[in-house]
Amino acid sequence: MNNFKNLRGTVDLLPDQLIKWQNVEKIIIEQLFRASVKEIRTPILEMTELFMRGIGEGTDVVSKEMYTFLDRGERSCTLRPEGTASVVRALIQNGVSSKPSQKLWYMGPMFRYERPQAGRQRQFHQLGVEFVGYESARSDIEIITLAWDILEKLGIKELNLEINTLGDQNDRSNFQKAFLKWLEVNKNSLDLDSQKRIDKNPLRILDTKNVQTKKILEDSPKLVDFLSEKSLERYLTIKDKLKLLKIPFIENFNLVRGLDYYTHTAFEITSGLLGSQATVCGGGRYDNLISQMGGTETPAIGFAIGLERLILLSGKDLEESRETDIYIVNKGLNAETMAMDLSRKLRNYDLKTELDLSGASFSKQFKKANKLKSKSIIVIGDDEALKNEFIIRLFNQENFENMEETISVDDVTKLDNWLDKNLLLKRS
RNA sequence: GCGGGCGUCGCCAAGUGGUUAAGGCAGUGGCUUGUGGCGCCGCUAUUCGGGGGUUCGAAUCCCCUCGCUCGCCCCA
Repeated sequence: MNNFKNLRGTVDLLPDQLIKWQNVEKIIIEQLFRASVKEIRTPILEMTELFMRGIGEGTDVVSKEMYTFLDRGERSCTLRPEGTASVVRALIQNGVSSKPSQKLWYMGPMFRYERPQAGRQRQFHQLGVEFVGYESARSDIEIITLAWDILEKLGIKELNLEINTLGDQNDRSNFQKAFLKWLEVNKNSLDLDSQKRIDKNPLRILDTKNVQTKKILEDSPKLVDFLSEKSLERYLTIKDKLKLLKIPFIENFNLVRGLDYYTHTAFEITSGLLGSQATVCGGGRYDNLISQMGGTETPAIGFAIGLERLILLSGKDLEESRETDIYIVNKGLNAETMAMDLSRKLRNYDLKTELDLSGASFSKQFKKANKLKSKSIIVIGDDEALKNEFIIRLFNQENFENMEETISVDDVTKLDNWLDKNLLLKRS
């Protein structure tokens, strides 16, 4: 077998699977539209520097997971590992300060070079939403509820919302000092991975999965205790409002998330049904990112939903495709021309039609129509073509002796009536 | 990058040293050239992910390699 194969960690989505994808995407996009969130599309490819600066060089994503290569002009390019940096770049480039606040969404492929496993691929898809220019605690709540409602609209159950606050830069550096002191003292009790992180990214030690380290961390300084009054108040408001809106959440002081740009609110939505990669949605506030990247000081908050994981969680009801309404059986030279003509006309209706192109025997074409569970068929042979008419027949599975009718090609009214009576009306 | 499990047809599989590699689904041709569910009869892997070795004999045993998969790390 030396046939070509797809690259590791990439997948082909075949027609049957795409039915579910399309249904899920449709529900999401409609929901975003109703919330007046507008779409933005940015290139999949960006200069490497954008992600190094935006996401942070110390992060795992940047230090070991990027698809980076030199183009023919020797420029270092990277396939985007996430969407926020690109959106921010696009906004700065197009003059964010001159525009009012905006609510944006994007959807598309992202790339991270990791070992694939359940719910993780090298090319995967994200839906992202970014509220740019919004500073109030209410925008945090709005973002969280938006994510929550999308998941609910898709009928996904058994979700856990976890929230935390990382404070502002000042809060965080105060905490970090205290935390580092504590880490020095307790260094030897930590697991090896965590020890390595002390220099590289101490905050991340907080969300270790190592059971022992977790236990020891219970006695470590807590970030909440280092929050300024303003930061704390903001955090309390968010918790209160979530309660009022009846969105269940758990506080997780160890939730720090892997990207450097977060401030204040950080949140994650997980599902126990996903295996070890449990996060469906992750997000948070990034008030400093835009200015860090050269824009004017602009607060912002956003989240990203992993579409593959979303698809795994979505119900079977979204997998069903619409049935064929009319299958057009045709054979013979004149008949074939007439069938093509008729099939084009039928596309002016809200119908799903299929024109048989096989030229096979009538018997075969009927079998095909039956296999497709077509609701009705049109039959055109040379006999009909000669008289400029066609036979249309209901074709459901239970009733075998279906009524059929002969209609002249020019008799639009009669066709309309038949479709109304037998197909169009039935659906509503 | 590191562990565990697994690779027999498009899919699901039986076979665990004896040479014609079961079976089912799907596909396809026919019974039935203009008429559909069911049924019946054909066809569909010179080969068991690939390479090497052991043996009279290998899908079956050994070595290497590739791939898939689950987990660690981290994330969506």
